[in-house]
Amino acid sequence: MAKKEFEQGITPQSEDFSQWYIDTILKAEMADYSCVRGCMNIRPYGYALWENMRDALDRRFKATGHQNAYFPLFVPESFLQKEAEHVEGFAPEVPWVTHVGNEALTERLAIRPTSETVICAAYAQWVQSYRDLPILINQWANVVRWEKRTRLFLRTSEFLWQEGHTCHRTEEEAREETMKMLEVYREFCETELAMPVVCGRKTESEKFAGAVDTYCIEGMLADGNAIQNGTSHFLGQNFSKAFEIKFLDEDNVEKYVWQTSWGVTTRLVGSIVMSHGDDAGLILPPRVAPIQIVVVPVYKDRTRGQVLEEAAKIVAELQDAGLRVKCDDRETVRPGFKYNEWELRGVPLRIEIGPRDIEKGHVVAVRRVDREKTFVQRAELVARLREMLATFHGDLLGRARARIASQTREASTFDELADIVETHRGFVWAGWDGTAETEAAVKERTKATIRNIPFEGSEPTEGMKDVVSGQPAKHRVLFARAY
RNA sequence: CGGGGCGUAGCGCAGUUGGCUAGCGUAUCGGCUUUGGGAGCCGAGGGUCGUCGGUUCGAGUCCGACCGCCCCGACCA
Repeated sequence: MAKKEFEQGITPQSEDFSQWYIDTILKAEMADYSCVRGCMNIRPYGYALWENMRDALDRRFKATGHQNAYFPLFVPESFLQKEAEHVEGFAPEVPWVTHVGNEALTERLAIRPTSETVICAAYAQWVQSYRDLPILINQWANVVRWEKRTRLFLRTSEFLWQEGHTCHRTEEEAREETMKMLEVYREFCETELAMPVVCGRKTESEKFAGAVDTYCIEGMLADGNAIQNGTSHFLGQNFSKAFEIKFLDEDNVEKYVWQTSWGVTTRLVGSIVMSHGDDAGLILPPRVAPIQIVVVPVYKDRTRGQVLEEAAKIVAELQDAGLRVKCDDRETVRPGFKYNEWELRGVPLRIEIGPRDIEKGHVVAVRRVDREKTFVQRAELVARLREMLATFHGDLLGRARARIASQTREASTFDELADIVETHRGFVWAGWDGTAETEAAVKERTKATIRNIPFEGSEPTEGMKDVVSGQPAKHRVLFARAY
């Protein structure tokens, strides 16, 4: 256990980033460890953040023509085995239900690690004609993947996610869908979470078990490590052939559908924490923050009534304007304590209101990101705070972008790659001949993997060589250590 | 699952070569004074020392097994 800087405090990032992450999540009351091994309790504050993220995504799914549905938690063993690569990929982490009461089941049931198989079994029944296509469905659900080593939000045995599963008439349409949803994720991460990402294709060894192609959005955290923030898979006809999802096309020929699946998880919460937070705790992106503005009244006995009254008016005004605001009128703690607590919990803006402010007709607004104080006239309160929240979002995004820019380097030799990963972390561009041998060699020596083959910048430069083999590079790719 | 560390009040910790009634800080509760960056004083409550077993006149302390958590590896969103 790392030492705490002071009692009640959290470990500084520079001392131990992992411990900082754990301290922050526990103290901000986003989540804590469950009594159930490998699982966590998502506490109201953390869940409120997830709900806001979920709603923002759900709006985007609906806007792109998708509908929500729900499929069973249990997957009969025979379903799971229909797609060979798929079973093999998930087998080690699947828990099984074998008994009901004392009676053994005739067929054991997997607890879903993902729902491709159960959903495909349903789709096989639903699809007859090209007129039934496309099927554009999303599911919000929990899934279970038994992990050896867990970490709050980033890796727990059970987690929450969203999985989209679509069927299309043509390969082209399915490929378009795969890209469309990847773009939805990218835009969501930037617009709602202030997290810039690098879009690209996964290598053969990193792709989803059962997919033809896997694409991902890759983010970078404050410690320079990479994190996969979302994936979108082109499944081709792998599952439709295994599950007999066939339709009669316009030309009276029976064909297999083309499929996609795509998902993001509660891991994104961890990603937000490690992307924006600092030594004082969380910093939440305003668009999804459960509380965007906290109002702290400051008064003496004599002025208490007046100040509380004014604070209540401010809260009402901001609420009417659709802002998520909370008034911290607790009598048991003093203002300084409240400042620290709400900073720990990452609330983007704090309003301080005291007798002097009331006299002058303004409030004090303080930004979580740099503690900068501004006087805001009461008359322009709503407009100015809206503006400040927007600026705040922009600042977070800008900061994260600057980090990616400064933490992205280029290596032309294996030694250089290893050295950069060791001393700086971050993303490292390097030439790759397309072989799994190179990936394995790099991972062995540096613990870094190919995060993706980015859509932009992956054309090898003139005469570029693979960093390991020295063979001509097929792609210019991004290596990094990842969570 | 391998290597290391830790488990004592809600939280953070101390507890000497085994020895008296298990302590400190903080939080909690009551009272008074306070309130623009983690308030002060006075008083009170709170513990099967992770669990089970063993050694001993006597175990928080020694031994064994198990459980849990954290860190490092292998596997993964």
